[in-house]
Amino acid sequence: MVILSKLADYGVIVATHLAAHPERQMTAAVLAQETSLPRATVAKVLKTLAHAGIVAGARGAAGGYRLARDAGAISVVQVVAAIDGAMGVTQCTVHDDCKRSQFCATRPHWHRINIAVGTALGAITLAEMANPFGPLPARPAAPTRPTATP
Amino acid sequence: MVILSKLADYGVIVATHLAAHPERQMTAAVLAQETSLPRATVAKVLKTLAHAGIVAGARGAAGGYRLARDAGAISVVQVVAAIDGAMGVTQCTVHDDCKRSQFCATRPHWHRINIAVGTALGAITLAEMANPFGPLPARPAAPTRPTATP
DNA sequence: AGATTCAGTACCACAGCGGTCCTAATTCCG
DNA sequence: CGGAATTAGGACCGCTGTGGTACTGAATCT
Repeated sequence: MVILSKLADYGVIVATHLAAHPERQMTAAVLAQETSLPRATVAKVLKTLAHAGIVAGARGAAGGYRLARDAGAISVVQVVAAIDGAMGVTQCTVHDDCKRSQFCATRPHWHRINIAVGTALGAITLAEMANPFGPLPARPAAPTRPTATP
Repeated sequence: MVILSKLADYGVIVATHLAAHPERQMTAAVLAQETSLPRATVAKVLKTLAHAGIVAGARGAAGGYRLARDAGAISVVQVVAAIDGAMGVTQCTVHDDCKRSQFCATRPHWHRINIAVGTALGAITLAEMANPFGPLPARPAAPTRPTATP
């Protein structure tokens, strides 16, 4: 069971890359290359994120994408929800069309778990995602530059 | 985005129902009726759970299913994992076949979230699921018996 | 022996994901 | 002013896997 869809995963990667370079306005092609992800799909994800107000797109010759808000003001769960839709552990926590909901003993417990998961995803922002320091112990400057291989 | 699949949801409901009546050995048909879930699908889920050692099935005329272990010794995450497979937030946390894993900045953060979700699901046992008291405030005996409508 | 029930497998319809491509709008630069 | 570059917004499509059903065989009790 994988919680995030591939598209949502891509979305977080791309958004994080944008957060890491706040002042660059990057085109979809450049963004795809620097993250070594399929180009067309990155474009699709960016359109979805733009629709949700996470990123802002500028058209024209020198156009590109940038974060619509400050990286510290965008939580991961917002990016994920923009692509995969509202999050919930079970079907009934998202759209309640279950006849069992009246007498379902498991429901209140799912609610608790739901909050726990939502909190875990909502607590971390793109700014924290962008730099790997903080959650990790001391890590000296990595000597191996990865030289993106698409 | 719904985290649990329908099958896994059914599995937890059925396992919880078994936990609520520890000494009854219930057939798949009875179990399906009392949970008001589709009969054939319940049978399928029970077989999967039996394969994983969560429930034990007894064949023959007076056969049926019961929990293989004590309800307090089975966590929800085990039931879910038996049906949906090992849990992980992203693809790379489950089966690591991503070329980006070497230089992926988001990876360590996913690991943290992964643990948080796993803890939330692993902390609660079937015994806790079976009785709705504990997480809820005082609730007097519910007067409305639901008279299962399949 | 016969009825009952689990075990295993095979099968199918359908939704939705992942991915591609094409055609407008929009903006910069020569 | 015209052309190049780039996003916006669709339509489109293959495919995997989920959800659900049905059938056959094995085990167990009466």
